[in-house]
Amino acid sequence: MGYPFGEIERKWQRRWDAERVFNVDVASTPKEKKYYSLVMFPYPSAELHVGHARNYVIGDAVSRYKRMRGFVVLSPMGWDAFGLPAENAAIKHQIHPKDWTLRNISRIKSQLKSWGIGYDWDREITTCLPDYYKWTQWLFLKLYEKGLAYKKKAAVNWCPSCNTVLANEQVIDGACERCSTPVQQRELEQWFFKITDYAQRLLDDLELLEHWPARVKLMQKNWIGRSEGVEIEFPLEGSDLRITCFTTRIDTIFGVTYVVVAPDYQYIDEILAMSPNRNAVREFIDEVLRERHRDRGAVADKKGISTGLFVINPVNGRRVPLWVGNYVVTEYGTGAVMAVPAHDQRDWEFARRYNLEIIEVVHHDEADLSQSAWEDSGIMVNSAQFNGMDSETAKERIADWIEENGWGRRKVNYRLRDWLISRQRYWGAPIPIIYCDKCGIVPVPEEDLPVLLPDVVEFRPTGESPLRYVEEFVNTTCPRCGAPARRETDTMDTFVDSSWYYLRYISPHDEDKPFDSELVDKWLPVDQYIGGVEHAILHLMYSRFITKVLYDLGYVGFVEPFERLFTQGMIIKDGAKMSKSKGNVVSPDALIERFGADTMRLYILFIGPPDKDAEWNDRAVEGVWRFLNRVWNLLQLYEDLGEKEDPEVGRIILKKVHSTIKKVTADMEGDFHFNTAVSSIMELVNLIYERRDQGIPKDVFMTALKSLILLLYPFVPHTCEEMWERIGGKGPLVNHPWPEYDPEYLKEDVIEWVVQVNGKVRGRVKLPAGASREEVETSAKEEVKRYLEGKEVRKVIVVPNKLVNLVVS
RNA sequence: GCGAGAGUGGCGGAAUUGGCAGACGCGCUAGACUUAGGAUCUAGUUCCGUAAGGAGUGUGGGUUCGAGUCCCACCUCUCGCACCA
Repeated sequence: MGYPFGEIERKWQRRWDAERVFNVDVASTPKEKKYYSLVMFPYPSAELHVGHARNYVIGDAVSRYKRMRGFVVLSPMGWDAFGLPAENAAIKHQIHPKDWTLRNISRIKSQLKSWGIGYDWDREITTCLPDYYKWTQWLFLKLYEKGLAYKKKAAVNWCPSCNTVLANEQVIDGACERCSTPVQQRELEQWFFKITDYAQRLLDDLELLEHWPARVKLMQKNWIGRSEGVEIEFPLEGSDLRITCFTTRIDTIFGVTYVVVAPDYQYIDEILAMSPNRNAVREFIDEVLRERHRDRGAVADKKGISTGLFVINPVNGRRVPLWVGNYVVTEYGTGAVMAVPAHDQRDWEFARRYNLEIIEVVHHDEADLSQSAWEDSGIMVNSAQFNGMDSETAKERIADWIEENGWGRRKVNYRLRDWLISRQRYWGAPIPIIYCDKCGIVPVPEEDLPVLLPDVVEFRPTGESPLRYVEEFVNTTCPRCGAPARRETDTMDTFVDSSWYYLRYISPHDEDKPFDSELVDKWLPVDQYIGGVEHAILHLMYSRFITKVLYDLGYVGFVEPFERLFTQGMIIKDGAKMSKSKGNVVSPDALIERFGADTMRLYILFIGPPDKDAEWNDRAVEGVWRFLNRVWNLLQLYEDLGEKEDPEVGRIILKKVHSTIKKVTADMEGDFHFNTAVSSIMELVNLIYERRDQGIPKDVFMTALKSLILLLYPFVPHTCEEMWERIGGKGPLVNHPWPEYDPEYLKEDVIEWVVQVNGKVRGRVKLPAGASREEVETSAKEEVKRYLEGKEVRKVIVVPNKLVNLVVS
């Protein structure tokens, strides 16, 4: 039943393909006409569900709309094809990751085509193929040359049961996501990208991103975590060692009553060696480290132990005890904290527990140090020459004074860590590095790229890269001295692959270079990037970083890759995110079978504000299906129009047509309010049905129908193409201009005024447009006179062409 | 704990940014057409009330002729970060 969507959709998908409607000649496009519309490319695991579909449907609606606005729209698609799931599937199903991945790609590609998403498939890229990862390796070499890729020992998550390294995302509450064994930390030599060198620019340039959601920018800002403070050195009594502490509250320096270091502090061994109660301290440290592994980040009670040693506060020579505490972390600052219990809640709690002194140095009348620390500003006390000063001023003066005396220095700290890109895994781009006994670390020369990922490999999870066991891969010769050498066997994090793919789309088949700088400068930044908010931090931060590096190296002429960012919400089913394991996945293919791709597309756009999560409702899909049938049946309705033509009805319809064009255009240009755009189109269709027997003039009906088809086109392209053709138009409609509204039709000649008495609606009056204030007042009073009896009208408020409010007493 | 966002019918959600609360859709009710209806069409559908009318946008206060919208306090939920010194 219903309109013949199956035939129609196949027909037009073939036409679009055959006529190469979505293929773009990037070289000949003038810069001012280009529009780069990009959706985050998928990781090809199994099939796409309707939650994924939302991304592509929104992207397609935007692309088609921009086309109709006269832009040359580049909308490419590719595959983020390296990564763990392929490897896990390989281990589980005895299938090569490459075969598994390529099979999924072909499946997903046919899904996307069946939904009528228009891509320039000539530009398809696949990150796991050598013609792509060759250039990911090139990127690594460029970072290495620039000193932005380096190697150091770092802790990794290790599952002793699976015998493998885990990514942070695979660690759930301190345990392995697969077998729930508590995760351990292991020290391994790892490659890093020095993203911290770019911390300040990544922070500053957030200001350039006017068209990014504020939320995403804020998440990035917090992730970068800049804080300004002072580093100050506390000499350890009886030693040359100085304990350096970072603080943002140097104004409280006179209130320091102890110094506390992390259990894995860099000089912990030296401290232990000197400590009179070293056995107890060592025991404490072991215990805390064990707990940390077990609870991984869980907030425990603050506890600590005194080392029995003392450090000297340089500003007043005061001797304060040195403690080890579980609430200090090595990863931030220096791993040592100057504790001021009076003005830091954590130190306060710790001091109370261990009876350490609490000295007030910033006074405020509301402070009650017997209850909690006072962390706000105030007036300096107990602080020598700074007494009486406002603490904010004192912060600067004390910092100056400390710098003058050489006790410390101002310092900016970031929370952002360097990007660990090594993976002890098979299914990734090999890191193009060779180790030579004589020459040390030698980068693979550019002309030797790609370093091919060997095909036949044992995927034994050992915690070491499987590549380590492939002798023909490992054994090579040093490119510098020709002596026998070994290859790096780690592969790169897949986020490296996806940090530059948007550049590759511009010249995807170039064998000589990763991308064409001239064309890339014409086509980028991406005009509209669309994807899930789950990438708000990592992918988007890495892409911004890589773009800035390439800018510094002179390869691109812009510092930010994505001009506008839109993050769409998730689609929820039965209150939960769709996933195979929960069994709540809605397959688009089954829907298409019953209702066609256009119904699925329209429902996804109608489901709610696209940036918000939305609950899937099978029944509501049927509502959209009914609507599309009503639209389709307008063709027949037109044929069945009688002879009667009422110009007044025509006027009403035309007014609605133009107000609908205005509304839909505003929704498309604004924050993509597809849901309200669709409902306004529904209103237009409803109006035509309501008035169908009242003498809609034929020409008006046809005008309405044409506008309707054009407005719906970005959402339901197949149906619209077919209807357009059936009323004698010529497709494909992407090339047809978007309709414009004529304000002339929106003018009212009769205005309905709302009449309020004391703010409550009591009636309404219709008056010709341009009625004078007196006329409006008089009619309004007449309309609601029964509410005015015995009362005095004290004030009359008139909102032009809208409302009259009579204030009575 | 900190930061951000959100609370509107039975449900998803609208509301030109201070001016008719509940558009549009789902669901529901009644009816029409039908051998049939989980198809289609028509009418209705915030709540209380037979009605006139009254109440109503998480709670309490405030500003205003007028508040879903602005201000203050609080409650709940979602997301992000989390002993960041």
